[in-house]
Amino acid sequence: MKNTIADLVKHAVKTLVAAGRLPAGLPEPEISRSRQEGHGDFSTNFALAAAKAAGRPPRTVAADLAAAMGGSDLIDRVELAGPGFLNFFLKPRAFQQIVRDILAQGNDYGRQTPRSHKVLLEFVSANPNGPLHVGHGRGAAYGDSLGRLLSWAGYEVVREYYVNDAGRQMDILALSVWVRYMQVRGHALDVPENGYRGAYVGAIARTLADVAGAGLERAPQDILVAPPGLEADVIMDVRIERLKEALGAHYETLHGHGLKAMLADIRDDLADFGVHYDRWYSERTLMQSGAVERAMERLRASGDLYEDQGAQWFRATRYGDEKDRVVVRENGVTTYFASDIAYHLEKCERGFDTLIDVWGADHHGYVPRVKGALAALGHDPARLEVLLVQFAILYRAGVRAQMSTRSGDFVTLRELRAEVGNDAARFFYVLRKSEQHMDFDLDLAKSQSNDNPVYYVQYAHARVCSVFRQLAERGLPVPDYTTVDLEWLTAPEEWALQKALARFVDVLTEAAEVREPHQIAYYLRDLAAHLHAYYNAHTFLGAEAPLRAARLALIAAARQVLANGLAILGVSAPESM
RNA sequence: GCGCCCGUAGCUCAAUGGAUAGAGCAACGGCCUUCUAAGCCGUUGGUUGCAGGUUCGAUUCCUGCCGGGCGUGCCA
Repeated sequence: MKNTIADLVKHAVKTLVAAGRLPAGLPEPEISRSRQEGHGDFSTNFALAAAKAAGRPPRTVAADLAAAMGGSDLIDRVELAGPGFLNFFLKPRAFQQIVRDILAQGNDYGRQTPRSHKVLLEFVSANPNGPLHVGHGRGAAYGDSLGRLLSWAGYEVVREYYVNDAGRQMDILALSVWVRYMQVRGHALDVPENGYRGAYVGAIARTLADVAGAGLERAPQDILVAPPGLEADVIMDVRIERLKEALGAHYETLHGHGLKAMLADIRDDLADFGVHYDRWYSERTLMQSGAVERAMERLRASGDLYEDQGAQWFRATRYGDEKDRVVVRENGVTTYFASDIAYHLEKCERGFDTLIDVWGADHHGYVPRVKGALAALGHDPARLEVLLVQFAILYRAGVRAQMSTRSGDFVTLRELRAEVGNDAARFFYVLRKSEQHMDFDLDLAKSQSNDNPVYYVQYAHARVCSVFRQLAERGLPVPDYTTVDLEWLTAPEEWALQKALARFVDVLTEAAEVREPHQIAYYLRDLAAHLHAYYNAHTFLGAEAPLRAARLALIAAARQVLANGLAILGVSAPESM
């Protein structure tokens, strides 16, 4: 709808330029939705923006523009206001057409025509060394909603989860599982302080004991050594090395068991949350395929790699990073960053127009080096959009809760979902702008109270469903939406509801553009408010036939847009509550 | 120290550089003989952290302070 108005204004500007009333080369006119009733439905500040270039006062430019607008079957009238705004008042017919479109297109209303723009969306990608916690939940809800939103906006979206199944953190998990396994087998060992201590480690150990029997038992004193004078991290490395030596080929059994168990857990958790991926991309597979070496070779060839202190460094400072970064350690092992370079190179080569990474805000310092690597490899770093999701700070009983995977002291996403429900959790998460720090009040979220805005929106949907159930019970006919006369809709609440419906596509398009699914959530709340106000002010079934038909068409349209909007957020639209 | 994010009503948060900064919760007062009261209507609530600057116009952009979060690994 906004675009339609924009086209009319652009045409008028073109006419004025051709007539010599305005200079050429003016900025594109911008159309915005009026916030206030008295300012019409849309407005443009074009005259204010063009006044200087035109060398005339804004109001005279605006008057010219208004005169050049000509007639339209959408616009009722144009008013010149304030310092030079042009306000457009639309005809009822414009909104009635929206209602008809919604009812005709149903579940697809709002879906934009495909635009042949391929997006690779990577999100969550949490290390598989523990269950997802509520912090990951925010990334999951945001990333998934963004994916759905982009699809609705016409983008071709591929969703990916990058699995960090190589590296030290996974070795630490393996060691932690092994210790618990030994406990299961009757050995009295303590879990190392800097190992993973959560209860899930014990669960993995028990299933490991079931399949491996005594096969992985080794003398603890050979492995859990504690050489004096070494830092905890170094001791951990020594122990991992000892464990690998002691287990030999069986280490893979241990490592693989932990990995498989965690991945399955994460995958199920996300699936239950309504989050699905097209591909789970394994870092180990990437390394084994030689892609990492190939990427390093290309950097070496372009002179972006150098050796220092026995390690290989990527010359990140050449591309705006604050320091150079190690890609191959002194011991010859590539770093996580090296894998990530290869992964992002591979993403580029798969032919996506845009790469979107959703990261936790703690990784923000990582952005320049990845973009730098892409630049070094001859790809435009602007193709990579890194969207940072700020931490959710948890409060339990008014006290800030700790979030540590290591200690196992955290609230899992699964726990949250069980207590709050998927719908409330998703809506709650996505109600905040991603880069906004978020206070997550667990007691409030878990309280199942009416404070949670998701019920407000869902209730609006359920209410309309209820009206249609009553309609059937009273033996009244469902109106034919193709012939219904919407001119009967004249009440202020009806007018307001139609206008709210007309905003949907504009909101969707804009939200996708700026990667902000929260705009959908706020829109839905606003739409629901109009529906509730309407519901309370008028009866639908009690009205005379033609008016009843028109009203039913309107609320049916509202129900449809509520359902479609909720679908974008991955939230259900219940028929009764 | 340096870098990134944030600072808006008592609380949690919105607001493509636009006109009188908005919701929810909390507080207060009304509305169920009628399609679901998980709802509606109304009232109260603000120096947009502070100080400058750019602009016809700044919550929004720039600079400097203040406060909070995160980062600043040959961890991932």
